[in-house]
Amino acid sequence: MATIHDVAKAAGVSAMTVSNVLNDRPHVRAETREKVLRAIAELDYRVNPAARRLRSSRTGTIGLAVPDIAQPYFGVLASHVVEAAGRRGLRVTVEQTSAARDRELEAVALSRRLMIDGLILSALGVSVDDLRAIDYPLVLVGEKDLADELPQVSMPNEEGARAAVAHLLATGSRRIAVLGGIVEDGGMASERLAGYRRAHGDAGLVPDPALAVPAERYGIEGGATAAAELLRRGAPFDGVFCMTDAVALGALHALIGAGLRVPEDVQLVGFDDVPAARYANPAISTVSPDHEFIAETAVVLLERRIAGEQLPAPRRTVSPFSLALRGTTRRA
Amino acid sequence: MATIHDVAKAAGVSAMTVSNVLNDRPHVRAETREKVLRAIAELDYRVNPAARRLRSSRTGTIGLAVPDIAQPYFGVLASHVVEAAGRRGLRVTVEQTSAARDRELEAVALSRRLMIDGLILSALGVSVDDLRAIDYPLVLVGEKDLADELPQVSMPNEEGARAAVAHLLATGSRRIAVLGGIVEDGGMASERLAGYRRAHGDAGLVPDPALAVPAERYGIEGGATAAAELLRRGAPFDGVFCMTDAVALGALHALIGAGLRVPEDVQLVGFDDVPAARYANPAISTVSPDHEFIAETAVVLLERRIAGEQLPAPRRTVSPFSLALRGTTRRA
DNA sequence: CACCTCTCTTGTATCGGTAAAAATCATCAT
DNA sequence: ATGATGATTTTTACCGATACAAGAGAGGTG
Repeated sequence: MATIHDVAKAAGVSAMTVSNVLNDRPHVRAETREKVLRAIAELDYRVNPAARRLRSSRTGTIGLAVPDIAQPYFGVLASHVVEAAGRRGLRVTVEQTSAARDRELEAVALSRRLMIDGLILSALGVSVDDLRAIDYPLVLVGEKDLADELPQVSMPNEEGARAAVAHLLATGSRRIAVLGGIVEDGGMASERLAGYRRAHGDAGLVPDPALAVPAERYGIEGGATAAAELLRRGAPFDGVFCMTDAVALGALHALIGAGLRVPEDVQLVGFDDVPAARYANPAISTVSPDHEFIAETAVVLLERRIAGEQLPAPRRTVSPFSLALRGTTRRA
Repeated sequence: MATIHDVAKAAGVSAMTVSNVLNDRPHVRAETREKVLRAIAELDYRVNPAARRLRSSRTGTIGLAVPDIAQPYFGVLASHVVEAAGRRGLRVTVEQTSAARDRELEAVALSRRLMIDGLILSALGVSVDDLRAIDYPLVLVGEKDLADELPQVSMPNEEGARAAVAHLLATGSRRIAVLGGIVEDGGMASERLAGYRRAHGDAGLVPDPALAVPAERYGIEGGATAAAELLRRGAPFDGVFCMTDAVALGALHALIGAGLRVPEDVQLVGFDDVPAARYANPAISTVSPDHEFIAETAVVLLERRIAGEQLPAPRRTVSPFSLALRGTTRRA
């Protein structure tokens, strides 16, 4: 495979000039550039990222660390990130963290040494303290609010949850369960829960704590389990707000399995708008954030940080959203 | 960040000896190894993959090229590949090809230059001819049968489809539609279709061609569209074999939306066993290949190829499978 | 015409590892 | 004691790119 020196020889210039052309540096005569480009095309030359990285940093690869790429939401996110990065000539390496703090930290630590220029981290386990010291291009997506310290693109957690629950209330539900939150310090769940509470507050209602059922994970299994637990408790309910669509999918399955009619007996809404939600039976109504916006914004922010730019406050960007009303809710 | 030379100095040996320790090469005295390891730990030294790659190839990163990681099956596959690779100290870079031949070829071509030691390719678009000349560690997964040329880990396409359709026949279906195949040269669809035909043949039946509805993609949308088309045709049917679970999810939605009862009026089976299938309503019966086996095998094969080993024939490894019988089929 | 400036181009050193060959050392047979 | 043998370690060079500093031309100026 051709090296920069082969190109230089073919074009009758020095390797450095080829490098200058490759990196769009000024002070290269148009005619020289032409010659070089022709030689590059002729030899089908590609830069060797290892060599470039060794000398200058910059590999053209970014990292994406998510809890589990098999989960629909992260698959969708990853897909958009890969595409957005691709449009900018970047490739993406995926890490899976299982939402565990140490694995998230490991991903961050490794990145510094890895062939990676920066990292997009879907942070669930780490805390602000863990990340404060990181001197490394890092952009957070979704989940926890750590935006005081680092640039972050997040979901419209509170606002979206509020809108969803408000819709349930507007269509007649009065006892609305909330499923799937591991409610803790400033996490996604607590923000969505805040939206749930605010919707109630706005309507002059106070939700029954017996209707809040946490779940280990935000996955389908967790949703099914949480719904089963809700049924077991025996507290009456006529609406369910699920922290994620995956939870909603599992919960819907469990509720229908228990003989409840959705949406006649129980309305249900999810959050995330993954493809499967649209094709559930009935189709799941959900908060639909703009996944492409999130991915695109995260990549752009990361690119700017890699370029050394200090991002101006406010550092938190919230995705726009819409309410996708489908078969698990009644018409207003 | 510490370099190999810092470690060498700290341990009082040469850089080369440190390198020998790092790479588990023979002829290093136990005592020396100790000293070096202590120095490594003390300085928290990590090899710089760029430098290693530049000199010797080997980056510790492999590529995974799939059509679209947002599709549940590929998300599951990617998740297992990332884990299997992680167990061996390898990282994974994901490419998306949209199942397009040129993007698949691009992924292969790039790999050679990328910071990647080898590539696992989920080939849909490329042909044997495209890949014949590739002199590069490459392992194929699923889909097309190209195993004459390259090592491949594939789904139990024909056998699984046969078993699934045989079950439909055994439980009373007589007019079984097949949804979602882009039937072409030796592709996955034609293998699964062969299984469908063989099940019919074994039962002394001949399937009605009017019941075969192709689909552009194997996604959820494609399944919904294909099912709609099937209904439009008006040919009676009492069973549906879907090429993938994604197709099954979409089809199930469309069929139920049209007022059919599943499984009473129509039985339905999918293929892949993605998580969402289990939690559909009713839960989708499906052919369940061993995803972990596929990922693990692909990574192991790739690792051996990277090590320079010539893999012995037979080069095609087929995943074991089971039939996951759930709510969309009747009891035998 | 000498001298300066500005643009364009090129040597040289270097990033952090590893391959290959050479050097050192301990052990042992002669 | 001498050379041979094999184990262990070091020296040297280089992978392919880029940073930096310095060189070469072209045009302008006094």
